Amino acid sequence: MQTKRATRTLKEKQRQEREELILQVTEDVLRAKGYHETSIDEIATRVGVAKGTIYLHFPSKEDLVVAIFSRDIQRFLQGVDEAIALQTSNRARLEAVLYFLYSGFSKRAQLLYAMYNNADLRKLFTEKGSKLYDLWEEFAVRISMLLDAGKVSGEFDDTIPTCVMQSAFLSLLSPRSYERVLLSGQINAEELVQYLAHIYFGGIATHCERRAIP
Amino acid sequence: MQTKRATRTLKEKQRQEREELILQVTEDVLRAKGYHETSIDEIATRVGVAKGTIYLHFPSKEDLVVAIFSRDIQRFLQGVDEAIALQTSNRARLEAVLYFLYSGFSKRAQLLYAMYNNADLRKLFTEKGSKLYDLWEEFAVRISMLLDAGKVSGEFDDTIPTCVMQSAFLSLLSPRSYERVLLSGQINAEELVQYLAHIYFGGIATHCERRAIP
Amino acid sequence: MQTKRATRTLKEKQRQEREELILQVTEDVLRAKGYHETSIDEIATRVGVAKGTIYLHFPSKEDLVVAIFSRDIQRFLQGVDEAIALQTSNRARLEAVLYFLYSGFSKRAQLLYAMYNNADLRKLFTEKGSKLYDLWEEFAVRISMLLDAGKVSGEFDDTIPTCVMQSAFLSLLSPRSYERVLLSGQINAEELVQYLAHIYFGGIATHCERRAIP
Amino acid sequence: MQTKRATRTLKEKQRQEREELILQVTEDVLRAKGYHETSIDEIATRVGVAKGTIYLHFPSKEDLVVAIFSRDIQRFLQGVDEAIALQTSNRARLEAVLYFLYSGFSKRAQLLYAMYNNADLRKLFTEKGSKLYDLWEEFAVRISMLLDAGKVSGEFDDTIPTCVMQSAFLSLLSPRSYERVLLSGQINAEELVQYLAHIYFGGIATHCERRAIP
DNA sequence: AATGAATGAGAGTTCATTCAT
DNA sequence: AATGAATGAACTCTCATTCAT
Repeated sequence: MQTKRATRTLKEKQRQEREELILQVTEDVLRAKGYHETSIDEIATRVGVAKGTIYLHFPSKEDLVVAIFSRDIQRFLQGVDEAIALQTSNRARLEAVLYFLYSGFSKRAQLLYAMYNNADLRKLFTEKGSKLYDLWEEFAVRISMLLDAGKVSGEFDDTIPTCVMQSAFLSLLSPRSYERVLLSGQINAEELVQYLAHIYFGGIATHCERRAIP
Repeated sequence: MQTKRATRTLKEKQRQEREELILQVTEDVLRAKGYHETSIDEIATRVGVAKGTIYLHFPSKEDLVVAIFSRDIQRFLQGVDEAIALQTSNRARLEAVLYFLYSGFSKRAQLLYAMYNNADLRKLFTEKGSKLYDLWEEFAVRISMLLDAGKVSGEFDDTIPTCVMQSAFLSLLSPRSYERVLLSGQINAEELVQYLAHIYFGGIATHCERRAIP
Repeated sequence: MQTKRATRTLKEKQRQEREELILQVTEDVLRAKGYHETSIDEIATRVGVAKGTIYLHFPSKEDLVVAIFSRDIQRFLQGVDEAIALQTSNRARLEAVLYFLYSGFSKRAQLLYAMYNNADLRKLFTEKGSKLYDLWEEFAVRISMLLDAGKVSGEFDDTIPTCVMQSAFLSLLSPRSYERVLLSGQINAEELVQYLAHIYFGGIATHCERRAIP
Repeated sequence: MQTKRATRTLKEKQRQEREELILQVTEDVLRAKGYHETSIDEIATRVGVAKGTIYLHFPSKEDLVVAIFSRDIQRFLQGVDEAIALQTSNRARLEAVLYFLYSGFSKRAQLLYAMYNNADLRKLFTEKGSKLYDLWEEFAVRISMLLDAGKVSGEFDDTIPTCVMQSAFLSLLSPRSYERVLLSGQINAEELVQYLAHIYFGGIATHCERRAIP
């Protein structure tokens, strides 16, 4: 009995490891090639399993992609929450979000943005009731709340509608635009974040002095 | 003779009208569905012609899409140039670019961004020597030059690298993020632009006072 | 009235000239590219008329090709008849046929053979009742008759079935095989014919002792 | 383990059988209809599989056809070599080649010739570096060598250029011309070969006085 | 009579998905 | 559970033919 349960647990573990590997590989290929240029065949080959095996884990290509984004957004949310928790001011919290995104998470965020902006896949994100829609919304609400809190505390300019501030903030996150900058090597992620924060907060802060850029 | 010439002119006109219609319809479908979900069959049906007719105007699906983007970027560049010419300060010029984009051009720009960010199609834009690459580059350079000029004139903060300022500006243009804001109806394009400019320039201006938001 | 008739005649003449030009051009393209790689579009362009005009002369691509072959075989037959008429012995007559083929007619014959051997087009030649079938048959019969006459006159070996001799003769005509030889430049058409006749008649002539056919 | 290996072997065997079937069917359809009139759809239907299955075995229609020809030429070469090895005189060797071709190989050779003479497909054979070009060349060289050897040994007339003799020999092989003869039923393959050899060698053998070539 | 834009059937090819092993 | 051969719908693109002008 115990052996059986142990076996089951072992198998379950192996199963999860494989699933994780599939997600990982798919993410890489997706980032490199985009959704339609990525074939199940290639994923299977790279993972080292047969095509059919992919379908034992995910009922369709679309589901596989949703699983990746879902996982990524969740991780992102968690990271964001942790980053926020360590800060006291709302500005610092938003800066922490920026920083979290660009340091280490940028690869995933880049994929996320690429797919989010890809009309082919927009339905995945915008169909109400879809898991991704809800998760994304949750993240957007977090930002809104920080902005509103900042307005109340006097940190942010309350003459600007929160929704605009939110959109501008989300725009700044879009890593595609900064790809070239980072790839050029003239600047690293940490510096980039500081500059972006500088630009963003210099604008929305009610007073003028800013943190010095080292 | 005159009849013949007139006929030729008429036919040519009809031809151009149809070509315009194809471009228009494709643009719409592309925006709604993305590149891979858009089939030549659907375009033809929507335009009201046979599949083969599309190929009388464009040698391939890719060429059709490039034609759309090429036209759009060119129009955009032209509009941007006109908008710039009317202004005297570099800040006003960049604001004019923003305004031009959001007032009436947003639909096309949205498509442009969606495709530009789509990994599947990146090659269209990033293959050196491609028409689109050059046009896009031209636009990016315009922005850089305005920023540099503004630094020289003392309008903009010269402690921030131009490339970052450029990327942040281009990010702000990304209309996808503002789609929701505009669609919500709480705010119109003109107001949106003013707020965005406010955010952007509040950050990069060397001094602190800003234009009041009405 | 007379003017009208004259006009009609002139037009008719122009029409025939154009038809001749279409045939000529098609023949060239056909030889260079083969049937399926030749498009009506290309023919029209080369002739310098619109696609539709081709169809005023020939009801279909197939009919156009049949017209070419039909004309060629008829000319060939005529040339063969003339060549035969000048000779007295049956051997000399067959040699004259060979010679006629290779000197000046080889281009057309080459096309003819290429098409005849092309399975895609075989139906054109082998459908009983088709014009081409009949014409081809007529030519084959001419050869047979010369061979039979030669057997009767003692010129040719009557232990070999005429049909085999006929096939072997037709094989020798196949210009495709000799293309390389002629193109190599080591040998010209006239010499080639003499060698081929040498080979062919050396074999079928009665004056030569050979292995007995069991 | 053994089961697994056995399974693999079984599957491999089935795979090869199917591939063989595809080749066989395609060969038949090709002979009957020619390259362009043969569609993958028809092949698939005749084989009794879906269209996609064909592409599991051959990456393109052209590759499929090349595979057929390649296989056929290789088998042909092998058969020719075996036939040659059993003979002592060069004449006997060439006769053996003829015989080998007409007894049982004629169907394939017929296809080969039909395709070889088809301008549409000439590129398959004549593109330098193509597998088919090399194989075909190998065969042609075999014949040349036998002819040259025969000249040296005194069997063949050395006043006739080898290249002409080679072309004439290859012409004789062209089974299209003899199709009618064989199909008429008056004569069988074996007899036909003997007659053809009779014709061919009667001409090139030295023991026979002939007209001098000027 | 001449045009050439329009047609649409049909081609080769791809790939997400299924299912017998 | 894992496989990968098989499927077939859907795709892009071609071109002989038609017909309004």
